Amino acid sequence: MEKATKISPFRLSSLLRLEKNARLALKLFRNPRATAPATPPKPFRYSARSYDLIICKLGRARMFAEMEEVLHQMSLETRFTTKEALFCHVISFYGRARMPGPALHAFDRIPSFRCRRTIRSFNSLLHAMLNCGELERVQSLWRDLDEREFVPDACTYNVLIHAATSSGSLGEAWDLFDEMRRKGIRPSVATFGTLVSALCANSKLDEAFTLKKEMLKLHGVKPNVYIYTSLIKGLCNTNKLDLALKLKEKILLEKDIKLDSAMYSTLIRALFRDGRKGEVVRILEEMKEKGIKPDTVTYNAMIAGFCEDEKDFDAAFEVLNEMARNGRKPDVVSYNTIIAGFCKERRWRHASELLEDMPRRECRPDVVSYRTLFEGMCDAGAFEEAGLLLDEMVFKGYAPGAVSVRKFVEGLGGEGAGDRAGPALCSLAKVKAAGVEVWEKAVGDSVNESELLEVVKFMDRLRMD
DNA sequence: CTAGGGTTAG
Repeated sequence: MEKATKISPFRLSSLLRLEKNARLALKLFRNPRATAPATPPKPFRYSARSYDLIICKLGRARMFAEMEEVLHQMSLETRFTTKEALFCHVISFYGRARMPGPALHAFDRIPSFRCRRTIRSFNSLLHAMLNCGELERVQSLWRDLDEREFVPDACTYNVLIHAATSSGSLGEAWDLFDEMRRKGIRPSVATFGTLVSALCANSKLDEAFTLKKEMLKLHGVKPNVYIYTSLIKGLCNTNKLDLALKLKEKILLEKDIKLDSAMYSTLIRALFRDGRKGEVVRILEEMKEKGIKPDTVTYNAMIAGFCEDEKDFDAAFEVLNEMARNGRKPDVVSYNTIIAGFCKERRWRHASELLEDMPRRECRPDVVSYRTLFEGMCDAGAFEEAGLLLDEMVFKGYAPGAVSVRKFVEGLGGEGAGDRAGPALCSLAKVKAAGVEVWEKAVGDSVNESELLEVVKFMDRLRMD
């Protein structure tokens, strides 16, 4: 009987690998002996591999409390030491979830697992801060870096260059590029990817194409599909869709470059924008011929096309169905796109319905979902509903965008919205969504005395921040 | 998934 229920550490690893659902995987991990809780325990000897698997599963599922618990359990293990790579993952998970504090904390604790930190985990941390939008943090980490402890590598510079471009400073990016070469660190294809992408995003197509040539001639680095996708997007955004399509044809002839769904997603979005929906079918066929499956982003590009350009919401919903048929789960972008489309057409009730339906569709609305609908309601003059939505989003910890806050406050100032304005302003204050000027304009006669006091208190706090 | 591309919002 015992042999039927006993699971070896090795077997646990394979089971964990197969279990897609993080919650179930955790259950499995915590109770590896399938039955007989009565048979007591010598402690189960978890393998390092099992820890890797469960921690990464939990991190991907953003079950951070559980992930930390398992990390702690692992720290008590003496039979093996943890690889730095696992901490790199953990730091990235926090970065992707925009949790800079925990990311830093994870980095700080690596030595307590008897694991030596290298430039790799430092790079992970740097990148996590970039993902969190903490650009000044990226700067300070870089400034305070002790190069005797961590020797910067190409990856370090790639993150720094990315940070520079995303703060809009191409000049700084080039300085870093020069600096790394002075130090004898060879730029990688990722370095050029970042630079080409930034040039394209700034409509500097000529420079982008020049750099593409130089990377091979001067630096011996071959352009890959990432580089080409940036270039194609750059062409699309400067009204050169036909050139973009030609470039795609040229790449098809290149032996060692494999096109992928990202490149096709770019083209599909651009075709819709140019009113060339008819050609999308051909593109989809081409993908099929090449064995490239549309992914969620590809479908989202079509949804955006149908909503923004074609105003064909039935078709957009049909794409959702198509995704279901092909086993691609619509994500928050899929829904946000439709919500935005409805709002642009002033059909905020439809947008609202969809947002309410998202949980049933197993997708949690995010800050963009709420901001989009909130602004849509304000634009349509539906301030009462906007106020209700505001309460809900504040409750969830989401702040509306600055522009819609202004619209909202101005809208409330209109015909005798007195009773609604006060509570709504308090909500805004709670998430500090409005600047001081907005308050001073807004706090007229529409707020009663106790509410005024509340708002003034919040204003003081705003001033101090 | 230590670094680069593609879809939404601002």
